[in-house]
Amino acid sequence: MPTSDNSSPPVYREIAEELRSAITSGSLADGDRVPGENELMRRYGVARATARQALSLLIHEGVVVAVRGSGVYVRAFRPLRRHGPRRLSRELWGNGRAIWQADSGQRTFQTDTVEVTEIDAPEHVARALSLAAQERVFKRRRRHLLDERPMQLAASYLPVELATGTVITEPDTGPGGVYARLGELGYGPAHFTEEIRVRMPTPEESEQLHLEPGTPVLDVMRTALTEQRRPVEFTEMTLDGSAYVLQYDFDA
Amino acid sequence: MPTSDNSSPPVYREIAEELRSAITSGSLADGDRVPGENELMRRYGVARATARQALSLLIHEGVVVAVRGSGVYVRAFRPLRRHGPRRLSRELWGNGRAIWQADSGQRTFQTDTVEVTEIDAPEHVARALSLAAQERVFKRRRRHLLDERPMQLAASYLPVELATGTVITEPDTGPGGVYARLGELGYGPAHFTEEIRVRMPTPEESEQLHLEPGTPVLDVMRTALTEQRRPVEFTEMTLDGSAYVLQYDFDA
DNA sequence: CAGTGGTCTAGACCACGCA
DNA sequence: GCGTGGTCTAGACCACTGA
Repeated sequence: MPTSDNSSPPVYREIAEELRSAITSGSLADGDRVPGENELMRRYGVARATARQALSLLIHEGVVVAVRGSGVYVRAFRPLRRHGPRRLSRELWGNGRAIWQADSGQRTFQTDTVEVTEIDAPEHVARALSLAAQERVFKRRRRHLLDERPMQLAASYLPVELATGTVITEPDTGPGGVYARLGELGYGPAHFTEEIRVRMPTPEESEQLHLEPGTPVLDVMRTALTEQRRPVEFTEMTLDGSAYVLQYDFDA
Repeated sequence: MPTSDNSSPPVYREIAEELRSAITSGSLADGDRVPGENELMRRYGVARATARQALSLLIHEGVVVAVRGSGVYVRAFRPLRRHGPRRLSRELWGNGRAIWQADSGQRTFQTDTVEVTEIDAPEHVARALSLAAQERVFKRRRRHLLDERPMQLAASYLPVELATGTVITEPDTGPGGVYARLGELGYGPAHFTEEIRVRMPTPEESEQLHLEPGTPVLDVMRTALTEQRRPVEFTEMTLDGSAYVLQYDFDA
């Protein structure tokens, strides 16, 4: 019985390993078809569940995608580049020093489901904006699409006393967006702090971002501060991890 | 037969959903035991494979961990904070504005498996350092531990002509590390650029970082440049995604 | 309509933990 | 030594793709 004798990996891991190295070695390229369940059953003489387990491993590692009724395919990574401090990055940019090649060319950006509400500040938002717990804030929620594909969910929060009665409470905030409007009100952001963490998505996020299994998301939390370091806006973004490379440039 | 009638989710997803909401609602707290396979079989009247599939989903989402011979438990998230431009961040720091609380207090950092070799520059390294392909570079490989726990794999690359004959080629580079030594040689880093992406780990990385299933990793690629914007060092780091929060501060 | 992946059942043996 | 999760088999029906 080939369960697993002493200290040798289980069968499904060995099958996965062979497929994985075929992919990393390049003998299977991006988009290529990978041997499916039936093929693996034949080739290795295993039950269907075992073949599926091997494929499941690769799917959860994000190296392949399964398409119902069609087959299993090698997955590509073609990210969009997101700059932190953009102004600084351009000068560094021309030298061809990028590690991951980002998609370029003309692409269409869209934003859908803009929604503005006034709510009690959640605890972490109150902390970020230096507000008392439960103080009222405006919340602006939206989803960003690139070439029709959703890649980012975002929600911004602003203290009510800054936003009330301004265009900030409207879905469309006009040229330059919220930051430009804050500037006109004398609260122009001068400093930013961003916190990044990684995790696997919730099922809701998977659905809204059309994520393949095995795709992590990035949480980016940005606080915008005035020259006097008063926090005026807080944004939490959830990014499709397979769609982004984040770039930050700074000085010693 | 409850396979899945029109447009209702499969059984294992519904089981997972119930467990997930018990966790997010707080009725199951960090470290609490989650109903295991046998319990789910009884409670929902499903086969073992179906109960396992539900748990597998949660495991791959990173919300629970399975411990062989013991049970399934709610997973905690206690990150370490990693600052990009540290100097700037300190002033922002005291205000209690952090979104995720980072572990503080005395913790022990260690580095093991330091390994220095001279190799042909891989393609992406050559690009980062503005070298011709295959030029020789020194590679410094290491693993960083926090409280005995591995959390980061790192490899740095330096052009041979900068490092040859210096302490940079030794395992221990002395106080201030490689950057201090580069400074003494007249190549002190003044600018940095970091590129970040997310992905699921390879099995080797899972093993070296002791990663639970459902834990993504962060790839951080940093290039250090002199005042004249000459690239002098390139570092690629792979971080345990469950162990880190990255922080970047910058000005408008 | 043949082939693919998705869900589900019923059963087996194993390695490990913990009391 | 019982209960836990880990691996594996054999077989069923389903939903979907694509020629």
